[in-house]
Amino acid sequence: MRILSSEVKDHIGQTIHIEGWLHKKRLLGGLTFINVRDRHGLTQIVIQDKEEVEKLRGLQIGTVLSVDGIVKEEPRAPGGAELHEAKLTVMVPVTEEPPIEIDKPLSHKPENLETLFDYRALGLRNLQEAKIFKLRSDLLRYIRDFLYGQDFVEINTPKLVAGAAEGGAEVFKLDYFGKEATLAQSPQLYKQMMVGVFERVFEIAPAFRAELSATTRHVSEVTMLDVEFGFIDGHDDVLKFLQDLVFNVVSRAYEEHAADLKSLNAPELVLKPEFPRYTMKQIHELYQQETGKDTSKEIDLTPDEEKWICEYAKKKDGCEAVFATGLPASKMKFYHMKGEDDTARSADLLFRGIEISTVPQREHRHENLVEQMKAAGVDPEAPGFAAYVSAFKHGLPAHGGFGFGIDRLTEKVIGLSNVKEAILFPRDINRLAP
RNA sequence: GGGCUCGUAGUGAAGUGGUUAUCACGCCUCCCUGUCACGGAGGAGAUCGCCGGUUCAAAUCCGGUCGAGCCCGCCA
Repeated sequence: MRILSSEVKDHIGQTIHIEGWLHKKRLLGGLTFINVRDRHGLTQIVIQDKEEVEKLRGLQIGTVLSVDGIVKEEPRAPGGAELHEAKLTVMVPVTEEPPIEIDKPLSHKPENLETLFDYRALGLRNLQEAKIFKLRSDLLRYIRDFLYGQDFVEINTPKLVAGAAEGGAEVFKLDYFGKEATLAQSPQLYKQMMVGVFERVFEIAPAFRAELSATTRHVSEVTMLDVEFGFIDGHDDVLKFLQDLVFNVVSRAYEEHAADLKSLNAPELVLKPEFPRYTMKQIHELYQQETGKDTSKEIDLTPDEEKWICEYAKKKDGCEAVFATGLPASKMKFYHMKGEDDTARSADLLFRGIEISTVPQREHRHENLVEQMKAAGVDPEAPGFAAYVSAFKHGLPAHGGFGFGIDRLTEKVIGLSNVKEAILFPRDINRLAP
């Protein structure tokens, strides 16, 4: 029976069988150490028999091995135990040397990211690199735990959609049996329709953005968490819900991944259960006071303001997540609800200098919605919208929700400097493979 | 789309006009019984992104081209 690296120490004195990849050889003459990697980590094996060592001659890191040996308690060994009197069996020999190293730190400097992504399949065998994606996996699990705990239903909506989009980002167009289709930039319309069925829904899925952006925070395929729920008592309910979700998920990540986050040089977490709120106008004014730069004519926050307000809230409020409220009505989509004073009932959630979510209340009143659609130049009767509008015609309660960037969340929780580092196989304006 | 910057062994870097292009990691050979980013000795590996120009001489200067990065805009 195969024993995993994490279980070796539970079998002291027993002969066990392990399987994995040759991760490292250290030949010290009469004594050889090898590390075998499996899904839980490394097992150290001590070999004294020259014939066993010879089996590895000419074989490179990545060779798939099975090893039978006796577990010895050994304080000098990592994890306190190692395998002795090992018999090696080569299951998949590898003679090609790896193009990048898997037991040394890999460069994450911006100019070297291309190498990192080109050799992703091998680079992630580096235990340090893999930690990023184990953490990402757990972030998704924590999010699901939280939402299932709040009685949500997980849904899947189409990513191939009719030409008409809900506005905002540029879309990818493609041929669909002779008709034009687009890749979904968001499940917005579908999740709202499902509020009329399940009240509370969420989806974790890719969204496609054809923006010609080349920055450290943009990619053309993003993984979005989309949440939507009904019977809310005002916009504040939605903000509080997102606040609870983020506080719960990020705090849990820092508890359960403390050692990994430290080894990845993640910053200390400065978070409170109540996130500070600032209006866009306040942020523009505070920023001008501090930097002298007048941004009051900007519709949105500038990238520098996003960084600045997070630093400001971290110092002043002891919280590095902050809501920017009072988004101008000119930035409003037709499905958002109007607020007071030329604003939308919408807010941005900023975390560690970047926008990770937009959190609006929706316009759920059928007549108001149709009016707003017409004002935005969207035909409520068009094939892409008729089903959507009918859900409202037949009764949708007050509701709200948010789109939430999983890639940016992972990036910022770890403190990476480029969103692509948090994506297995990133897609941007220059990259379509691997 | 606009601006700026960068392309040198498999990987990461040094080299700003002058003999054989330097270093680290990795790889190969040998030595080494407690390594864990092991150590030591030796070796192989580069038409310096590509094309053209200036010059007695170009990795180095100039022009073009291809590729990449960062910022802005757009966007989430």
